[in-house]
Amino acid sequence: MGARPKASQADRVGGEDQNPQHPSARHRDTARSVPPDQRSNPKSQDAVSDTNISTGTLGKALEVLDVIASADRPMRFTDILNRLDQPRGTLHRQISNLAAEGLVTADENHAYVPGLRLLKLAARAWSRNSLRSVAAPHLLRLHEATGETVHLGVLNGLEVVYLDKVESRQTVRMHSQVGNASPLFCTGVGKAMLARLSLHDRADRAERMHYTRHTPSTLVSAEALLAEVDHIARTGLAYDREEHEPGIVCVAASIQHPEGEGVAGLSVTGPAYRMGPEQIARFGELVRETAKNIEIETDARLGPRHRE
Amino acid sequence: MGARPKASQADRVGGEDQNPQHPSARHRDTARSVPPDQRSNPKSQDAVSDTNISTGTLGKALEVLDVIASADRPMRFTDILNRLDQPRGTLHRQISNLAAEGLVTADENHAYVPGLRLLKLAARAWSRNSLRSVAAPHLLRLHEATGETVHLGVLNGLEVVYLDKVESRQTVRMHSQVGNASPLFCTGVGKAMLARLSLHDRADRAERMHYTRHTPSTLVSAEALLAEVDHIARTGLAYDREEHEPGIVCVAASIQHPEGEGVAGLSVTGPAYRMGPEQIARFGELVRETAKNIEIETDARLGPRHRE
DNA sequence: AACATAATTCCATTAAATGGAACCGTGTTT
DNA sequence: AAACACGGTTCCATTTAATGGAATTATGTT
Repeated sequence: MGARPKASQADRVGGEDQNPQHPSARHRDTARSVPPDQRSNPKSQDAVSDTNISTGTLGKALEVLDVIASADRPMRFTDILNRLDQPRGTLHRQISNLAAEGLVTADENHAYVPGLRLLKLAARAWSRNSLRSVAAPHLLRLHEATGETVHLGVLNGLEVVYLDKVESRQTVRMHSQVGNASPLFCTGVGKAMLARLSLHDRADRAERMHYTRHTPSTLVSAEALLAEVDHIARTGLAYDREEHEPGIVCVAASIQHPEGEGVAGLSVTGPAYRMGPEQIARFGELVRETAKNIEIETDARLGPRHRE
Repeated sequence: MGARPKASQADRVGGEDQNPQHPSARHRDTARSVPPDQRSNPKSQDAVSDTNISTGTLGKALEVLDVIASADRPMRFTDILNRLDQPRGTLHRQISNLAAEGLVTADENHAYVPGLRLLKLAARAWSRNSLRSVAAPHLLRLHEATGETVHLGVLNGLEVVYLDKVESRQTVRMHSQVGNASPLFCTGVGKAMLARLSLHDRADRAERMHYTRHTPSTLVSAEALLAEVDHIARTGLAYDREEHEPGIVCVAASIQHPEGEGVAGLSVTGPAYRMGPEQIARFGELVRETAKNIEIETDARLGPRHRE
């Protein structure tokens, strides 16, 4: 690769170094052996910042894709080049491959946008998501009972990724939420999910967040967040009191996936003027109840391999 | 990659083939079965300057991802192995990489499902799609004028991929259409889009389709399809008369992207009992009008790089 | 407990990605 | 209009990382 060793890409296993033990020690230390570089538990990794890890060529391709996808306008070749600091030839081939696979599309002339194949793949991911399909009728019922918007989200690193949404009126931004990610610290679902984690895990994540103030009431420190989450853990209900968007409030509860595979949550969201304290209290009970029901049903559907 | 001359450009545009006779196929010459999924490559007007059809490692990873995504249940390691006929070690690493990148997730134990990252990427692709964002208010107006479901789709190979949908009632399958793909020959949008292509291109695609009968009225031959498309090209309106789903009819019109970047279409769909001949005629005019307006607006927004 | 099957790891081999430099083509400047 | 500059594309020797067969370990079944 070349005369110019770039620290970023040089070593295979960047972050976590390879197993300190000798490779020949493969006998029976399996007790603690979560494979060194392939973490099967989602907690250790996250996110959005620099994602260069040891997934080789695939990881590099996705880095390029991320740049294209997370930009807010079509990117030209040189834009991407500047963003990634990579040799021209290499980047060109990577982009060509992404385009050939339909993951990106060349707009007009030489401007790249995320491609259709992503939509096709995501449609499958969405329709086959077991939590989502189990939850769907529950969400619908909850929406009918409350008349407000209902969200379903899952924990992903330091964010909540929304899996589904039920709202009354089709606005112009229709399914704008599905697949979108929001910070944990300023959303009801996010805080509810945090409350399901171990103390250590909560603190760990709280520490790694970037607290940007969205409204006057946003919690902007790990301490404030952890205190509130602690309270949520006891009551089972989380609130967003215009912490993410002015005028918008919500009540949320968490859902524990079976197998400890993940934590999810759901919420009822609406404008503050329609959701006063008494309304929130009422909705809160419904949310809690719905969450419980979804939990029970997923347990019944996915769980029963253990108790036979 | 290939130490091979790119001599044979003979292969057609379909974009497939991508199988440059792997040199490593001396041991097992398993003709790598390209899945029938015609991959991407929208434009592909005949003799494309056969630029690079081998996407190398990325392509192989996506092959694995496709298997996982297009299955209708979580796949275990061996399932994928049987489907792809690949060495264990290789497949294992590929899956591990996909999992490490979040493109697939290990369900329960060793069962893989498409991952959250796909949703996140697709959300960006969707929200930033220029046609979709331009069309959105038009679709909403059309829905309000007709009271029926409105679809927006784009041409992708032999399929229509739905970009958006506006419907009155939130059913349980809410955004089920977005990102989904349907055949061209049995959908209104599909036939409308075909009518925008050159005669040669129409015939080429019609020839490559697999005509599966969905209902008694499905067109099941290239001849029948081409005849109807020819008629559509003159009238500007396409119909689906219960050809895809019994009891469901639709009227559709096509939209030409600027720059010849692609062809799209939109439709009004509803149950046959609500959409009789006179209703369809009325809706048809609205659809045609809406398509025209979207076309004009995309032209205005995306086109004017030329006149400055 | 013994067996069968699935999943994972190892490592020499080799294909494939890399990246520097040369090459085109289009839009800008003088 | 000619010369230029810049963004994009192609080439090819070098080096990396993907490969795949076999051995090893985990998991589930009789």
